[in-house]
Amino acid sequence: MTWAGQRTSARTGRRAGESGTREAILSASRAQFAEHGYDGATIRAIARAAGVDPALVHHYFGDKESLFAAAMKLPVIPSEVITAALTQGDPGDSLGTHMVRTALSVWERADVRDAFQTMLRSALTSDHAAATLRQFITEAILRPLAAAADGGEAERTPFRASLVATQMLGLALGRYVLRFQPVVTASADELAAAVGPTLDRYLTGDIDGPKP
Amino acid sequence: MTWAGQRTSARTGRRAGESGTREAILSASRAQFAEHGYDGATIRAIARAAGVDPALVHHYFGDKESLFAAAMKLPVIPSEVITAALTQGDPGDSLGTHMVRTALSVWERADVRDAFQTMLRSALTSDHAAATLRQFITEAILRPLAAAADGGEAERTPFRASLVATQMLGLALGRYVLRFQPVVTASADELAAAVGPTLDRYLTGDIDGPKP
DNA sequence: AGAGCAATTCAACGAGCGTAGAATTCAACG
DNA sequence: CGTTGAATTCTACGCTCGTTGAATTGCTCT
Repeated sequence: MTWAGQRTSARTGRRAGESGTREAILSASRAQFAEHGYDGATIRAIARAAGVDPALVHHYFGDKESLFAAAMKLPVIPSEVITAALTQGDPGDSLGTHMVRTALSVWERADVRDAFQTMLRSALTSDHAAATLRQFITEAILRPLAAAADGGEAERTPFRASLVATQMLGLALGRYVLRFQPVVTASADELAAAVGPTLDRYLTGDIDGPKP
Repeated sequence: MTWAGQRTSARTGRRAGESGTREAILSASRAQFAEHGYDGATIRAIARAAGVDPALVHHYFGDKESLFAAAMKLPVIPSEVITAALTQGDPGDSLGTHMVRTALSVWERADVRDAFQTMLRSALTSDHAAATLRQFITEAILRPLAAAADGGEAERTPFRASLVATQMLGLALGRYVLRFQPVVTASADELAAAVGPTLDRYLTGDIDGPKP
């Protein structure tokens, strides 16, 4: 009885070869967090997607919050990317047009899109995640943006930068999350031509109406 | 034993007078759905906020989905409001400026803001709610908008209308959900002056870039 | 006064969740 | 070959959730 046929059902215990399980869990958690938000994503579903026992998730990363932090660690595009996108403009493109083009190409990267959707979805459900996203927008986007928006009066630059943020957020929301037409199928060139001048005006144009 | 002192602890059973419990549950559910989205809001929390047993929620409305439908029934602002807002423009205001002003004043209404946040929060978490919101945007917003956007070529009007939608969504998202400064504290006049011309250009202006 | 119905709560079910600890298998190193 | 430690699964606890059925109380009508 004690020895009997283990050959077929040897399930528990260590596997042969390099398994890369840790990265599988990380990748699965990114997808799940992006799809369902922090609360909606379950450790059990993540483990199921990674083909792994839920307890293993616990073994590698501590609790759910630590896993979330680990999953968001890489894809957090640092502000240097944004700053670089602002500084090196292609000739013929205005600053706003170039920003739209750069943002669209960055958003097409799967990991970035996942991270973005995760942040948005989580932010709209939990207050903690909302604060995180707000801080990220403020520090990583609004600040370098404000540096580029020198419309003369320095005290209006936060307002100018936040206007840009609203347009970019709405664009990302419509194209990647809500997915309504024809924003989804429009080409990057179309969107850049349409939205770019808006950003230009927000950054350096007249935003005070007809009567000064 | 059987009769003993009920006087102090008479808790179960019908209450005296008109209780208005049904509406209390509805109101509480609207607030909870707005705050936490469909999945995040729990029937138990709704009942707790209404000062009521969870089973009573079930007694009035069937299951959770029916309660959600009932809660969203009233606050769905019909498209006639949007159409009216588009037709009657104050003199001196452009169409886009007037749209921003109207939208902001409508969004200030508590029930509308709750419904809007509920839709957004739920849409970003569950696919079903996302489809609902997408349809609502398409039918109730993009369609009357497309009627107002006659920029000459009729085939571009969907694109024009959806550009308007991205800007308005982003504005609402920043001001009411993510709440980042200074969009939150800006006055309606400031926002109308800043964003209105964007909508004007999206609706009737040149959106094809410098090289035709 | 009594019957019937509406409002309300209590107690409990089954499921899914996050988490914890023990048990098992394999690789690596002595 | 024996020991040690990492990888993996199993089992289980306690919690919250949506939902259900029975019990209790009060209003209303005859």
